Amino acid sequence: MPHDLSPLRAKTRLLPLPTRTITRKLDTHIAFLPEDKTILDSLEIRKRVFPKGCDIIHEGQQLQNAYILCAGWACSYKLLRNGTRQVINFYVPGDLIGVRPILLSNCDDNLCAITRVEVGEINVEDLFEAFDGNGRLAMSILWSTLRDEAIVVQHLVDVGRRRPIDRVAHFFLELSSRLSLVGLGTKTAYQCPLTQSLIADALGLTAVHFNRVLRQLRELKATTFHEGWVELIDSERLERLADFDSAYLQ
Amino acid sequence: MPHDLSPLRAKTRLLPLPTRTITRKLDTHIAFLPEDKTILDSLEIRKRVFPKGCDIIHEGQQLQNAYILCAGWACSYKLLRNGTRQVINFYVPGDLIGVRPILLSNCDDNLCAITRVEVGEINVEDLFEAFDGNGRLAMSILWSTLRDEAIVVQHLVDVGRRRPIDRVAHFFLELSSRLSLVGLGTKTAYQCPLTQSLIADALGLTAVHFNRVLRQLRELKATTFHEGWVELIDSERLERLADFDSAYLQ
DNA sequence: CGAGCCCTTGAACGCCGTCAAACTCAGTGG
DNA sequence: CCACTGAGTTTGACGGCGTTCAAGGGCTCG
Repeated sequence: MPHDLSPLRAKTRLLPLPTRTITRKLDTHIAFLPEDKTILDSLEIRKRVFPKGCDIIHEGQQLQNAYILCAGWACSYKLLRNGTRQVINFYVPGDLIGVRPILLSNCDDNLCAITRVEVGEINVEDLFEAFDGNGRLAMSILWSTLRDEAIVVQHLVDVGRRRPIDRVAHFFLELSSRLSLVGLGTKTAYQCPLTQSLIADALGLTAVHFNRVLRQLRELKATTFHEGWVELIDSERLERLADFDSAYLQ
Repeated sequence: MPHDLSPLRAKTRLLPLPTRTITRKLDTHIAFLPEDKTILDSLEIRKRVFPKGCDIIHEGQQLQNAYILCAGWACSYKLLRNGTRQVINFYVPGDLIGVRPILLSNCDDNLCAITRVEVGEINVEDLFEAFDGNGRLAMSILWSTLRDEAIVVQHLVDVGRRRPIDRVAHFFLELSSRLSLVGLGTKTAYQCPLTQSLIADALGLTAVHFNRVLRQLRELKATTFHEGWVELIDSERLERLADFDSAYLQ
């Protein structure tokens, strides 16, 4: 099946290159041919902005768009009837989000903009049409979702079998790696707009206890988290605590 | 790209229909055309048997095969340097396993046969070649991995934000649903060859405490787990405890 | 200036992990 | 046939860690 590259489509407003994050994201681990990139670059992607605190995807909503996160932070979470919340994952620029809710119609995830967020909105039918005749493209999306799954698996290991202090160490190291991969932050510090309560809900702790663990890490001179900045002071110690290996993030 | 249906390939030993579980699995949620099924049915699948306790995939091993589980139970897990183990997921007949370790080369999952296990071994290049010109097939695998991810996400919610008794209730209900979907077990009882220690390692509990929770559930006349059988006595109570909705399993 | 959110710290309770012991049962070998 | 072993289950005692409850401070907004 040939891909629709007709003038009509080509005329639709395409985003300028800096926001063509999707091609960069998917090109990471599958060896794309020039034609693959051409197909991706021809996808219509509309820029959208969500204000801080706004739900991008709301529980149970039927969806026909995926999003590529261009700027800002987001997170996916579930609300439980017992009044608690579990954060599934945080998303940083370059992440592809909303694929699961599209294919899994009964998915009760919420997706929330933590800061002001800029996304590229991708119509799902366009995306899947692009896959149809191109195995490498399909594989790249498969790869991307498997990587997301690997991250969730690590969170499960964190929450299930690591001491709180180790969890927190692991969490900050993971964020550091993910941000480095997209050129945000250095080896020793990065910006992090999350609240302690949000992180606690990701790590299966109470906000109070997370705060106490932070103090421990500060007193160990291992890491600090203050006013939206994370500083990794003693990375070696952190990695020992967390048993951290960034391989699963590539 | 035409699919290789040459006599040479057709002559290779194909499994008889009852073990052609792969077609049934992938046909579940994508509307397959007859030609899709033809392609799948023409895939060479070699039957393999693993004895109880045997590792199907070992940490860090480089893989070129995926497996469709035809009989028996398996589980994926991670070992931590602190000496603990986190079970990621259990697999029952009909489940497709090993896709993540194939694409994610640095995946340190282990996959273990809990009982004697019969699998169909699928060469990954054959599988991906089949995808290449057929979007529905590619999508079906994507769907399958997204469903797996949804299950892991539920486990994360379990471990992160549910009380132990609620976790256990949720766990038994999930297994019940998954087994029912493949015709194993009834609404009120099913066979379950897992040890208490294995389940505890999936739920982020100690074996001792899991055992105590089992007693609670027995005394509540909600469920029993004894000699390899799970009995759901008071499903309504269990569902209330667990806040269970089987939608994520389809 | 008050409201509300976030962070921080203290006090106290109780859940759940640790340690330990006893029991069942299957498998093995004398 | 029985002794021995090891894995799995069950139960008790105990203590510590993390939750809950509560109060106070800093900050941003309206």
